[in-house]
Amino acid sequence: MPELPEVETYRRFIDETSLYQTITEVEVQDPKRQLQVDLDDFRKVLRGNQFTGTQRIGKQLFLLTAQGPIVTMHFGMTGDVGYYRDAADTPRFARAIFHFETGFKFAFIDSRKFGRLGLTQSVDTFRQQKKLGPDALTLSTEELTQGLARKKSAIKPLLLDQRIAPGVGNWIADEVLFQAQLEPERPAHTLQPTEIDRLATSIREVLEIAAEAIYRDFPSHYLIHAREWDEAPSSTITNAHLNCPRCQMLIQKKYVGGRATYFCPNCQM
DNA sequence: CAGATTGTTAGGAG
DNA sequence: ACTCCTAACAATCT
Repeated sequence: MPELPEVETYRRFIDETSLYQTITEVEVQDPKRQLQVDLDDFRKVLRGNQFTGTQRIGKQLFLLTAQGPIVTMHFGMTGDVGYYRDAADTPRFARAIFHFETGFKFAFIDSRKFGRLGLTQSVDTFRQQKKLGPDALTLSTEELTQGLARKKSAIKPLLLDQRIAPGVGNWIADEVLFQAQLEPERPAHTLQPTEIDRLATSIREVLEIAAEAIYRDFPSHYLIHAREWDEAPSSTITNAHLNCPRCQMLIQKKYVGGRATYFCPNCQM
């Protein structure tokens, strides 16, 4: 489930643990699937090299190295990071392991193997190739207006489009639309300037709060509390509902753009 | 245990 | 050539 706030947490974790140690070896469990360059090339670039810093655009992470090439890292749906010394502490589902000469290891953990590792020469080149938009955390109303221009499809799938607002994922998109009081299926081209402004503000606010909050500590007016029942250990009912924190109406669930979408039919228009 | 889940993208339709 | 939409991908958890 890593969305922008978690990837930012991973970035800081790497900054705090894994910089300026010489890499001695790299293991990749399933390079054919998860490594976008040849494994031998990847090793050649990294052995004897060091990580020197990190950058993030949306959910995409970049690990800068002393010798120039940059490791790209995307966490897919289940990616995580780990740092340890003893082989016995190797995290379950460690899919790539970077060994340092200090004896410590950095692990790219990813149970479902949707994450990707690769190399690029520059963050800017990569950004252009992937057509990544301006990071959602600092997305301005003007940038969002530009991104949505002439788009006829439903607003929610557009929020998930990394060319428009990289960093917004499925539950954050629902939260953003709830806070902005916009219906997930509203065609983008019907949004008024004031609504786009509201939307841009909500994107920044939700991401800022998500960056700090532990999941269960989100403000009580947040929709996330209405989707947590789904994952609540005690719940066995699949179509239970919680009430809208704003108007108390039952929160609805439907599929928009093929993704589970929670919304309040009364508050969001 | 069948079904839901998650982000991204290939490919098809229009 | 472009936009839009669906489904596939892996693996786990419920």
